[in-house]
Amino acid sequence: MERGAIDVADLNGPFDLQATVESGQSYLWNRADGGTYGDARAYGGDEWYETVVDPIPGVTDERVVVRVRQRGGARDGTVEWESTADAVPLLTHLLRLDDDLDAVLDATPDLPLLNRAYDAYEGLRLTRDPTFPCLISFICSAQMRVARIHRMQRRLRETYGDVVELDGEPYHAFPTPAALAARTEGELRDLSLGYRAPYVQRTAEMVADGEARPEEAADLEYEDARDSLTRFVGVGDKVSDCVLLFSLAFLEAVPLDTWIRTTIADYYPDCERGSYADTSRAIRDRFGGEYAGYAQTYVFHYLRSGGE
DNA sequence: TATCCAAGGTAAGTT
DNA sequence: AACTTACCTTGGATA
Repeated sequence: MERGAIDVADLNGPFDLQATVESGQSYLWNRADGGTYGDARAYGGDEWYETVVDPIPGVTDERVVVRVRQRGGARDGTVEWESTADAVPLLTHLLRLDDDLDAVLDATPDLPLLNRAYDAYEGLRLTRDPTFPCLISFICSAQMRVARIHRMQRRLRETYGDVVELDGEPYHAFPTPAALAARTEGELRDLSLGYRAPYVQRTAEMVADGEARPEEAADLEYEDARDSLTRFVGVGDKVSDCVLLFSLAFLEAVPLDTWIRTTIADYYPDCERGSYADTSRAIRDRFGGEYAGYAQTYVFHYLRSGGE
């Protein structure tokens, strides 16, 4: 086992591990105390988070188990890790530790709601989730609460994911496309996926058969990329935007979920334009364009956690 | 205890 | 292209 630590002070801007992992953008981490996302009351403050990551070109050539926790604050704390390999490049990639968060804030419009959200969760960063697990996670997110989406992904991992060890302890990788494609709708319904079960199976089949690769969207212009991902079953504009923002580095994407739609109605009613594409464009401009997705994620987490 | 309702929407069918 | 409606499941609110 390898161990190490990253000083937050060495990053460009603050970092808050819990806010980043539990803000509803990634469902691929387990908290070591077994707590589900959004269960902040039970959070000890420096709990370990654990995940298994399949090879990512340019980041890691092997499947890696990584555990991570943060001690101290969002500006002066330390990020400790244990892993089957050197986890610094991987954590930098997954948690966007290479973003200049102070620069993102500087580029964000001076709007009262955004200011409150940024102040409330200083150090929240976007993620770069592995694409296939991210796609499945957000197909499962339809009409679902954050804690339950997390529970579904955990059950998928524990039921159909490969076991990988770290220091003698077992961890579950996310199921491969082939592993999910081989399941029946009924088997997936048994994991409480409900009507999403056939969507997950058929999308996994498309990826496993090589009919379409979600990663290819990364090479397209933003709105073309959004259209491209909707070819997968169970993926509409909103889920597509989530995958673009949380996995494929389209930081301008603003997923129009129920929270953001309420926000638009309450704070920026002039941005409501009828269609998804037009409303999306309007709120994206209001949130500053290039990093509008950062603003969306702060607002989502802030409102959902009870701010206002 | 029973019933209702909303939860980070999408697909399929209808105008 | 815009507008309905059905869809699994569950935790929390209401009666």
